[in-house]
Amino acid sequence: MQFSFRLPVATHILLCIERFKDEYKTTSTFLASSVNVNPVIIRKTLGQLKAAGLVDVAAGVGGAKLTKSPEDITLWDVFQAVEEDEDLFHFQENPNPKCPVGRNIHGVLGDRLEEVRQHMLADFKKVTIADLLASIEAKEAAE
Amino acid sequence: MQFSFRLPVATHILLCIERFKDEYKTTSTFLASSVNVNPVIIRKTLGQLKAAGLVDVAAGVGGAKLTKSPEDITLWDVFQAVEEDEDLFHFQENPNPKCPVGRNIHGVLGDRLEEVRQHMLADFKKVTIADLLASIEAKEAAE
DNA sequence: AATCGGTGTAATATAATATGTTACAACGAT
DNA sequence: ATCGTTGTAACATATTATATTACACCGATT
Repeated sequence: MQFSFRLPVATHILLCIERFKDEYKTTSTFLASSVNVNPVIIRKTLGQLKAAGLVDVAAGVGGAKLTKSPEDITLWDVFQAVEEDEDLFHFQENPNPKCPVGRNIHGVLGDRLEEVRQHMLADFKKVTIADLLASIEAKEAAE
Repeated sequence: MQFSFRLPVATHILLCIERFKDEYKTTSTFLASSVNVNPVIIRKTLGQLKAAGLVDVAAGVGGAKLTKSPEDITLWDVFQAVEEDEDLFHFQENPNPKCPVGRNIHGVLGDRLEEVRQHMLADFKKVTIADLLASIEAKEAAE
């Protein structure tokens, strides 16, 4: 069981926009060729990033730009942009209310799992697009 | 995007086995009626818990028992028993190797996400079946 | 040794979700 | 007007999770 690849794809997009901002027009087709997915997937993801205020997309002429500096965009921003803000785990919706475990598990276990989720979100806040780009450029330099 | 409800279901099963060990024979049908899923789902999950060494299931006569005390079973044990030990997120398998972002993102972002996952697993280790049962019994007492 | 409730597991069905693809209207610069 | 591009709908496909039926096998009990 895994999360979809929307977070990795969205992160990839942001990294490419920043990395290539002075060299190329970062259109959905350009980005699609780096990520290796269909351009429509890029456009949908870009739409989510735009709705979250992380990028501007130029209608007509094409191309996307970050609206903030890469130090100010974290994986938390990206995750919130592309994933639903919901529980980490599904719960069985109708456990037996006549059973003390059945009628209380959602409250009891749900609380613990929500804490885990909040820790995960806090971890996401620690990683910025600038961090990732620096790591990538370090690898590039080492090639 | 969410995890399946295997962790909640497996946890529910363990809690019921412990909570009702002196009152009922905890068969798959009994457990199924508390969780409200098909008994076959219970048997499959019980099989995973058995393979992980958390429960004994009596073939023939029926019923399940914990192999350890509830203080010594954590959500980490349960999670490992019922979920694959894999990355938290999918990565696009074939990003463009000619793009510096494409050929390095898996390494760079994957490392960060693996740290997040390890934190999540560490959080799971902090919660025991005994903790959860105590919370449930506290709620029962307050009813 | 026959019965009975139960487990383990295969086979199949159904539903939900993610992703891929085609198509096309609308946009804005030239 | 044209051109490359975006936004989005519609549909196809793949994967995964869950539900359900069926049945061989098990082990205690009689």
